[in-house]
Amino acid sequence: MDRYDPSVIEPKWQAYWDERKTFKTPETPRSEKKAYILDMFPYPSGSGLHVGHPEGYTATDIVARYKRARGYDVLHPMGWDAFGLPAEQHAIQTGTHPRVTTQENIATFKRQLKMLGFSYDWDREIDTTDPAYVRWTQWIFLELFERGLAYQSEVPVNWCPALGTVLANEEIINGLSERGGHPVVRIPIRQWMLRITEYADKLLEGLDLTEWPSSTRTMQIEWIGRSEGAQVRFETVDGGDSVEVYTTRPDTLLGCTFVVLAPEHPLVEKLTSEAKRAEVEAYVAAAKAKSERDRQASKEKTGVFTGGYVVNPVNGEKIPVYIADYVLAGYGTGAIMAVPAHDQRDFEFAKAHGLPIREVVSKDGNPSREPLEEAMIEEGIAVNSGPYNGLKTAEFKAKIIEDLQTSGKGERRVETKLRDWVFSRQRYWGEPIPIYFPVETEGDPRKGDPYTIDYSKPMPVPREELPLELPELDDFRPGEDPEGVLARAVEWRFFERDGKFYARETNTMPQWAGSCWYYLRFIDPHNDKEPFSQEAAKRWLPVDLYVGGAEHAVLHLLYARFWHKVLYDAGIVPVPEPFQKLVHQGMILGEIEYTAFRRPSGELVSAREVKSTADGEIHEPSGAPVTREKVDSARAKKDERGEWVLASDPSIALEARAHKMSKSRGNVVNPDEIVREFGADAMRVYEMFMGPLEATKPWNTASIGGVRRFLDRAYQIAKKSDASAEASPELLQLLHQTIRKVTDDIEALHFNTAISALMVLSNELNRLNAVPKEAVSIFARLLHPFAPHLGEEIWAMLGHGESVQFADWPEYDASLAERSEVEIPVQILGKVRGRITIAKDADQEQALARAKELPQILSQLEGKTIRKVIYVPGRILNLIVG
RNA sequence: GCGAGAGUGGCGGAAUUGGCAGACGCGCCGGACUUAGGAUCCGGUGUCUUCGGACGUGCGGGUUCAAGCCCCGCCUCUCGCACCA
Repeated sequence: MDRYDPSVIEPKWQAYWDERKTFKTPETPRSEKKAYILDMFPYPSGSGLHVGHPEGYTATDIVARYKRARGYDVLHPMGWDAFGLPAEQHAIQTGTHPRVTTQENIATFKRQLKMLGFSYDWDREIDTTDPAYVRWTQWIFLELFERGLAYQSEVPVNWCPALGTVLANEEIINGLSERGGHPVVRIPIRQWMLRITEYADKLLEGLDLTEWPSSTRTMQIEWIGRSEGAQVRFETVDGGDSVEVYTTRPDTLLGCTFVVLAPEHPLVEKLTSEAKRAEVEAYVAAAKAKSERDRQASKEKTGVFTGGYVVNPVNGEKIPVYIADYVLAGYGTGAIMAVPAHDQRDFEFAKAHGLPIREVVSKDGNPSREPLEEAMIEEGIAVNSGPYNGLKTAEFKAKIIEDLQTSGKGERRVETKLRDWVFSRQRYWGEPIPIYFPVETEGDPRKGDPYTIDYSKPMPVPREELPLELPELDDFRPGEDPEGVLARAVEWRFFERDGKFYARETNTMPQWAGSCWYYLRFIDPHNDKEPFSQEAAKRWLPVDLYVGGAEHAVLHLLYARFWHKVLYDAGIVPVPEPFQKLVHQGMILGEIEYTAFRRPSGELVSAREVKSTADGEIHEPSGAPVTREKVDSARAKKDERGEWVLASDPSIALEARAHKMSKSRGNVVNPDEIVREFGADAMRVYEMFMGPLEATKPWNTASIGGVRRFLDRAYQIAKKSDASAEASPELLQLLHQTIRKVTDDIEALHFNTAISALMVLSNELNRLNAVPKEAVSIFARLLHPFAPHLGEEIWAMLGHGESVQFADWPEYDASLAERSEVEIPVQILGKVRGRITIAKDADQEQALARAKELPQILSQLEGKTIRKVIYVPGRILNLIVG
């Protein structure tokens, strides 16, 4: 072959790898060193791979190939997170079974991944919808159930009867479903819950054991939202009931001037006086009608007085009770003690409703002279607090909790924002929850006879009966029954045993379930005795490198850690944390776009004058709406202020930015087309060359040409390989510097600079008419993790019979990589005036002597004296003159 | 509003962490080879310049012999959170 032709060599090597099983995970340990390198497995959507997928996959593939070359036992698997709504929606619309759609989509994804030459061990492929996998997902659910971590609860959900489904808050607009505009009601539905809150502390502490991005750690910490405080009882004035409040500032108890209940609080009705009843009921009804979102949208402190009073447990003071929707029913106890002097929200409410503000903490221990203008939320020293005066906040907290506990009026309490996990879906395409219930019936419920299911007695499906498979259905539409789609499969749902009828759970698991433990199945994917063996777990866990999108920073990563910790406590996994090092690849945006704005009158307006409002974008001075218009980059230029403007009319500023890829914007890049035009290696190298892995970066198809030219050159270099040619000292040095740079950069996941080092080397090698074979050999081995097909091809051209994957990673010789002589700049007063070439470890005198040989330095020194010499060997010589 | 990250040529980005700003690539300009070029190869390319040099890493200050990097104060963008008591 004369020219580099990826369309020929890429399929050739892919077939070679497949046949030889080049990337098969070693069954028995061959090495002391192991590396479990994992991608977040994809949901195989109908639209196939987009260019964002291969970014992370290429990064892990480079590391996997590099680690194998370094003698590690590498586990690098891939699979499919294949349950999920889109396939079910498709089934509802077309009648095609979700399994069929899913299998087709998987085939497409797999073809595309193979096309890119990733070194997965395909023998370990996982499909979460495979009954052999579902079996163990259900098995783990039973593990949770038996540990009391899975329970049923009536949870208020957004139920849309017309769609027959539960909607997320985001899917509701003004009380109507986003799709279709159907009414949505909040009704309690029986749901399976997982007690993740019980693991809140362990989930927090475990973060310290991992090497994760600090942003992700912070997000998890905030999501869990742990706070320490006290639960305090305020008895009603008649003593019949008490309002429990949660506070993180029990030290401000004496500054409490009112108590506020959430509108949904169970005591609202009891506390409301007759005189206030109508007003309160109206407020409660209005609050209920608003969606969660709308309620949180307004920060205005609305609320009404109930007419009821409670008693301050410390000083016996009578305190009015309000209801307000700034108090959330779902957090703490759904009731607060309001301390307007030291809580901004309470302060605003007090101001709005004319309630007293009593200062009980101050910076210096003296009450303020002026009324507070805003809440003083910081800690300080107690004032106006009787016997507690003078205590520092922390001391006060400890003391008062002790006192409350003694008097039986309160106790210490830890609260989290994290809620228990609603684990059931009223859907078809998910894992059936392996639980059944007793049924009361006179006849046979399968024949339509009346029945009652006793949901209070859940029973686990025996493990030997797993997997509990989904029934075959023709109609996947959600029905009116909130028990879910499966409730219609009566033959599946009901069964008779020992003369009694039982009903299976008809809820299915959420999509998260399969992804909660897939990394555990990969270590032993064909085991039919247990989810995975203990030996495999000891050998491979934890995952050493986990790469995936930041959109999973909280939910997937928190849920998977939760399951992992349960299994750890059960003694089933040997390490406390599943993912040792985590990296999020950045998003790849579409190509940069220049946009002009046009008024309806036809004239263009400057982007500076365009503001986006709720009703769209408008031209601010005139208030007229504007439309966007794409401008070719050739018609745009940058003006003196550094602003992008229309070349033909610089008064018209343009918007210049890259947008997220989306179908509607029409800027989606298809990997198939890129591979067809430039080759898989070029696509891989380009994606790694774009910039740092973690950065968000715009796509630019033109730039792939540069990468392709680099690969072309690499091929030409290989053709010039000459066993009799010898490397010059300069080349030898460059070779060893490149080995060092590429090795260090791969370890640090700095692929963009590793590639640039390879380009520098290739530029040098390409200058030669005969390239020393040893240089080509090193080059091929350094290149192959990035461009594996070409790496193999060049390796074969050098006469090797085995895959380059089995070749040793080149080692660099530090003494060869270092220069003995370096060129350093000579500065006068911090400005570069010349350069000298000098021994790396030359002393100051030598350096100064050499500098004085330079005419441009001498002329600068004329008539001046050197006051100070700063010399950093190998770096700089700076002369301070005066 | 709060939190995190970022801002460097026309563009993507480098810069051993305080030591030559702009590696590498795209684009652009010029040249070679060509019937041809959206192919290939070679050279140039931060801005201004009186060709000595001056200026230059979002803006304004500061520390230092020396600042893209450290400190103080702002601006802009991206992401996350958003009444959590």
